[in-house]
This record gives sequence, structure tokens and C-alpha cells, in this order.
Amino acid sequence: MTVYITTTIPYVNARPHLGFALELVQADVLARFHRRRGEAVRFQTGTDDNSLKNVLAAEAAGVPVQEFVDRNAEAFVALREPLELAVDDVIRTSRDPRHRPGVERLWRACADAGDLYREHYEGLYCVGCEQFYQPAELTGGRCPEHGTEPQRVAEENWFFRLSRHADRLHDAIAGGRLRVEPAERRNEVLAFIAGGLADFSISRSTARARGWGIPVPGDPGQVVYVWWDALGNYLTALGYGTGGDDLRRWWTGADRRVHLVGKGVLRFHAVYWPAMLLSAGLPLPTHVVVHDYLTANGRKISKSGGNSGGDAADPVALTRAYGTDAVRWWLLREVPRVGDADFTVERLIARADDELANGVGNLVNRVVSMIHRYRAGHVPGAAGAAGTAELERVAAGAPGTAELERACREAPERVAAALAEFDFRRAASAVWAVADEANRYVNLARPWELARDGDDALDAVLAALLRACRTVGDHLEPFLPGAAARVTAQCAPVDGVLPAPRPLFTRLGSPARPPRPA
RNA sequence: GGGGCGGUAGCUCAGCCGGUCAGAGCAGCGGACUCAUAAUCCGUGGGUCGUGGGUUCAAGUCCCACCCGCCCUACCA
Repeated sequence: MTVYITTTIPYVNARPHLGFALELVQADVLARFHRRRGEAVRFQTGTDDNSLKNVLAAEAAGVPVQEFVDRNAEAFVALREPLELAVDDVIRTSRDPRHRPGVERLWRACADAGDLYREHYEGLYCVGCEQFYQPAELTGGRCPEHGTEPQRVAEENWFFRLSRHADRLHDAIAGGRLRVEPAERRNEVLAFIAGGLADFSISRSTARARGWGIPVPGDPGQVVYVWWDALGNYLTALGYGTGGDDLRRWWTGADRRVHLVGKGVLRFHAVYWPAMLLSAGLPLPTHVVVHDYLTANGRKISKSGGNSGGDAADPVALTRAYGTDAVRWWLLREVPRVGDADFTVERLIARADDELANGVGNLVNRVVSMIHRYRAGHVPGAAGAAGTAELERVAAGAPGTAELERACREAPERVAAALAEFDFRRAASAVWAVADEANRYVNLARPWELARDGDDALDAVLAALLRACRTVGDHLEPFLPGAAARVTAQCAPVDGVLPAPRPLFTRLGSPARPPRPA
């Protein structure tokens, strides 16, 4: 199986925020999950540099556009380390030599298909917003943003025959050839298509774009509409337009082409983009996976940062303060599949302390401690004192063993089933369930009593627990790669002896109270 | 204005095609244990399932209207 996974490419007029981190982490989980199964995976992200908003932000900052864009793009690319992303490729639309030739080729392909045409375009244009408005969007004939009366601007623009592809688009989505997930979003797209698709403008006059962007092939007075340009990244990064084998490997010949997108750009990815591909004679994405938005402390996260959300929504600041694991865990465990989620530091801490420090961390710690205390760190069964099969037989008689074994056994299929539906929350909880069950098992099996009584079952119980810890470490990898490695290392004997137990997660909330005197 | 999504216990959320679906986790309260980062385990949940109608033998679960939040409606994940 060959899987191509992409995030959207954010425009870089400001620093990245937690909402984009969500998308990156979700994509990363998918990438790691498939990779673990031995499948060929390419995980790609990038930046959308050619947006007019970048130009405006650069002007406001008094910096040349390219310099401004470079500087901000850096902050997005730099998310890899703090979020521990296993990204394979990053494409930047203003700089990457693969991009412009690809966009031009896509343009020509659609032109050759007869889907591009020039037409007189007249619209209400707000200079302040640098955009056109439909009459219905205006309030009292004025720009809702600036309160000014928009100008009537007329020019020739290039249009794409979206209308021509409506039926095929509908069939692809309704029939599941292009899966829009979750289903709520698929219905939304189908309703939109059913409402009729109008051709859309795909160029802007170079003057209004302030000279920033990719010139329309053969029409230097126009630049390519930024969405056309940006969507093209999914292809151009694969060498569409510049050659090489990547296009065949990761697009035309791939088993899955998965786009992760925010709900705000659903239409572009589930309607415009597939239509462009149909026109160009290329396969459609197989999945468009839509996530909703994050708020911080009940407020919308503003992309311009600063004011409301501020640092509360800065993924880098959060990982620095609370660690990558806690941030990733919150994003994966607390964000529902449908519906916006509100981020607060309190919830991040509560989630991490409860499930990571007290749950997984403490479990591994207590298990390894007992193996050290009762068996000098020797992994039960490994020294040949008793065969593994014998241990399992003995353990099977202990209360709760069956449940624990079942949790371990079922974890992989539960993770796979959840991720097949892009339900990250359910997938993460399937891993967590193993640790939860193992903690329960300790209290049930009471190894300290077995040790005191010299009971044979001790080795079996410890072995079962260590297996559970390893299962957690193993399946946690796509979600928390760093923590998973620590769990795994803690459970791997060195010269026949497990490493001395060390806390795997520091508590983030108020420090633990000291033990009550005995 | 049009289209869409959400509104379920203090908090975060599960509830697919209508009939043990009124649930889970967290918090709170009570108890147990001592291997462990006082961590862990057990017990404990009367919330008009946003509001008002309707369909049905039966509705969070379908239909209509309305209220609240959010997204899209030609350049914000």
C-alpha cells in the first residue's frame, strides 16, 4: 500500500497557531501509523506564500514581501521539531523550483481540456479588503469590514468551467471514490454541488495583486488566483511539471491520496480541486479529511495572534512549557471528530497528568520497580527459569489476566478501526485502554502479596504486566513518538536487566503532596 | 439572505439505520491498598438529552419552526 498524506499549506502572514498544529499532528499520526505497518508513506506539508494577504502583511510590517514571507515560513517549517513530526517534504510556493512549472502545467492541462476561458468580469471591489464582494454580502451597500462603498471594477479574468464537472464530482463523492470525512462534511459538499456550481475566476490582474504571484501562462497581465496556485502544491511537489518518478509513485499510482483540511477550506478541496484534477485528467484524492476549529479560552484564535489567544495558542510556547507529549496528547485525546474544541492550559495539564503521568508513566514505573524489587530487574521468563508458555499458563489462572490479555490483543485492531475513520480520539483511547487495564490488573493481582508468600504466580503476573507495558509503548508510537520510545526503552533489558525505573512523564500540575508518614 | 455543522450530567464528550440510550471519562463524595511520580483500585451519576410543535404503539434518535454558537457564501489552518 502506498499512501500520500498532506496538510493544507497555510498562508504565512503570521506565526503558526495551535489550529494548524492540530492538522499537522493528525497527519503525522496517520503517517506514522501507516509507516509502522510497512506501507510506503509520504507526508507532506508546506506554505502558501503567494497570497495577497502576505503582501498586505508585509507592507504593513514595512518589509519586502519575499523577505517577510521567508521569515514567517521559517516559523512554520520549524514546527517539525517541537511537534515531533515525521515530515518527508515541505514545499514553499514562492521559492520551490518545482512549484511554478507545475502550476503552469496544470493551467495548460486544463486549458487544453477546454475548461479555461477569458471573460469580462465586473464586481464590487473593496480597496481596503482587496477583494470582491457579492451584493448580498454588503451591509447597506457598504463593505461589512470597512463601512466604505466598494468600487465597481471591471476587467478581463480567466475562468474555470467548474459547471462542466458537477455531475462527475457528485458521483465521485456520493459513490465514495472521493471520501469526504466525516460524513457530515460529505453531506455539506453534496448539498453545495446540488445547489449548482458556477464557474469561478482563476486569475487576477497583476496590478491588483501588486505584482505578487505566478503569472498566467501566456498572459503576463494576470497572475494565477492564489487558490489555484496553492492547491497545485499537492501535485507540484511530486514533480508534476518538473519530472521525476514521484508523481507516478505518490499520485497517479498511489493507493491513497489523503488531504487533511480545516472546515474553512472544505469547498476548495472537495469541489474546486477535484474538478481541476478531472479537467487535467488526473486521479482524484481518495480522502479529504476535515477537522473543525480550535478556540483558546473560549475565544477564537486569531491568526494575527497577539490579542486574545496570544501565547495560549502558540504551539511552540506550549511545547516548551509543557512538553511535546502533553500538547500532542491533548490535540489527539480531547479534540472531538466533529465540532470545535476549546483549548485551555488547565485541560492540557489535567489530561497529561491524569493519563500520561499517573496513567501510563506510573504504570511502567510501578511494573519496572516491582521487577527490580522482586526479581533484581531480570525479566520474568527470560532467564529460562520457566518457559514463556508456562508463565502464560500460570498467569491465565490469575484474576483479571484474561481482560488484560484481551486489551493488549485488541488494541491494534481498535486503533486501526478508529484511524480508518480518522477518529483520532477513539484511536488514542484504544492505546490508553491498555494502560488503564494494566493498572487495574496490578491492584487485582497484588504482586506484593505473591512476593511475600513466595507464590509461583508472581513471575507470570510480572511478565503479563511487562507485556502490557510493551504493548503500550509499541502502539503509542504514532501518537506520542517520544514517550513511546521512553516506554519501550524502560521495558527493554540491558544485559538481561531492565533499566532502573525512572519517571517517564513529569507532572505538570501542582507538585504531588509528600507521602503521608507511615 | 442562502447552505451546513453543533447545542446530551458541574466540565469534556459517546450515543449508527427510532424501541435496556439516558451513558463514559474528569471533577466531587465514600472506601481499599502500598508495587509506584499520593500514584493506583473499588463504590457512588434524578441531567425537562437547546425551546415549541408534529409523526409514531414508541423519539436525544425522524419532520417543521424558533433560539444560541460556529463554518461557508470568489485568497485564513
